Amino acid sequence: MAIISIPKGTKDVLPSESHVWQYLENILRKTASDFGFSEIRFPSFEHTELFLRGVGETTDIVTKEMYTFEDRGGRSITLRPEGTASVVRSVVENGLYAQTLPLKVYYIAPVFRYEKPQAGRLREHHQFGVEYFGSKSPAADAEVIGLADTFLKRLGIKNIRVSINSIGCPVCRKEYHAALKAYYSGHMDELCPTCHARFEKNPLRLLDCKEERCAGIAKNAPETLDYLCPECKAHFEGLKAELTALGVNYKIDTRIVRGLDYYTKTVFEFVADNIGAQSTVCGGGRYDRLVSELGGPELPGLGFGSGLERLLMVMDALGVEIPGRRLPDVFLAMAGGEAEEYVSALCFKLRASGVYAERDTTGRSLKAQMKYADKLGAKATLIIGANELANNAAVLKSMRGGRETLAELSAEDIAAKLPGINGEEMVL
RNA sequence: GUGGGUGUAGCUCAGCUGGUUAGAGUACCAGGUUGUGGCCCUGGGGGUCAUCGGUUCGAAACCGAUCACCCACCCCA
Repeated sequence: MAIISIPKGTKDVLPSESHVWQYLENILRKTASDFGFSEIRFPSFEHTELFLRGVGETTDIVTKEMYTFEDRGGRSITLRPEGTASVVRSVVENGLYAQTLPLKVYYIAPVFRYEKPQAGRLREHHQFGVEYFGSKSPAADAEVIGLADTFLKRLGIKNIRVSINSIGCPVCRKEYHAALKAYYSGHMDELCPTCHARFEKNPLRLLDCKEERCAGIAKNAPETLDYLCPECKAHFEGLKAELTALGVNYKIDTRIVRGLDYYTKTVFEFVADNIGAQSTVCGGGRYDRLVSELGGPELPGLGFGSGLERLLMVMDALGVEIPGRRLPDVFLAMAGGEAEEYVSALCFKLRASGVYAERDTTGRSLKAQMKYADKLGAKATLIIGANELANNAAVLKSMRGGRETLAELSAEDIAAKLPGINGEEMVL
């Protein structure tokens, strides 16, 4: 029979590597919790309409990357391509805006986009995201950026700095767009083909082109920051002051534009320099109109998304040390068939009491059991045969230094003697 | 969607300009005496040489198509 392989752009997390994910997720959860964010969970699919309205009908995500299908009841369903729309939907639907504000939530969830895979880009990837609702203050922006800065440092990702920008509110953005178009219309014949498309579709993206000629033109293009209305300007100044107060190192990058329609005012990105072309490791911003656009009240919000796969790539490239997986505290080897059931029972008791005990169930010889114990990384072994059963005692042997001690054949005595023989505190 | 690269054991890869039973390292299993791991030694299992078609007396090697993976563009996390 031919094997059935994994769908394009998806990945298994194998048993030998899942502890790395757990390590990462624990740090993310702890950091979110330290900053006062509670977890929110929501379904993997939503009504397609949510993303059309939430993410924006003209965005790449909506126009060519969604996993959309009709369910058996004739409803148009979409696998979530990002988390924010779902969170906002839940906030509106459950009336969370009526509770004590601000509302601070986080999630760790898979998201789905029909992409062509490459380094750092998958069809299913996992995002850690936070959303902060109910504050217009730049102090909230700084809190969110500060949280991102903190979890990156805790993961051992130093030397990464947030880039911030403001794309203004609908009022000042309209003016800026006009200025941008006016500037670029004078350079149309010098632009690359994709930029011609951008000029019509999404002029902000013109600033982002990597073509040498386009980049040169972008250099002298008008900057969003010069077109901000007084309110947006004050917000941006406030954010800079807050970040400075927190000691968060930032730089201003006027070419940051995000691909989702809902952003207003603050946008930011943390970009890695060692994982290839897809290098944004965390990106987000403020979305003051999204809640009302999804049928809720006027409720300001902001947040970010961060790709776990990319975080792991950066950590790997940096050689960040990650604690290994748990190793057996003791391996119970048996000599001769008499001990079979006794070993089963003892192993079970040890496990039930919180000791990681292991044994062989495949009929290995004693020697092979010892090799197996070594392969598993067991910290100690106990060999049980007819003699041991008769004496109700067995030798407990360290697999590290080879030290030996006599232990009574009881889960209590073995558990009590393991820390000594292992030369370290047991992890229970 | 566009472009480039690669496809030989579970994993990492050798296989020179086409030549007969396709290799190494590693991993796995078993032995190196009778109840003991790590090192070393010996042996063993495991491959439709991505798939299909073509050239040839002969193809893992050459040609074509397809598929998969990787990388880049686009866009994003």
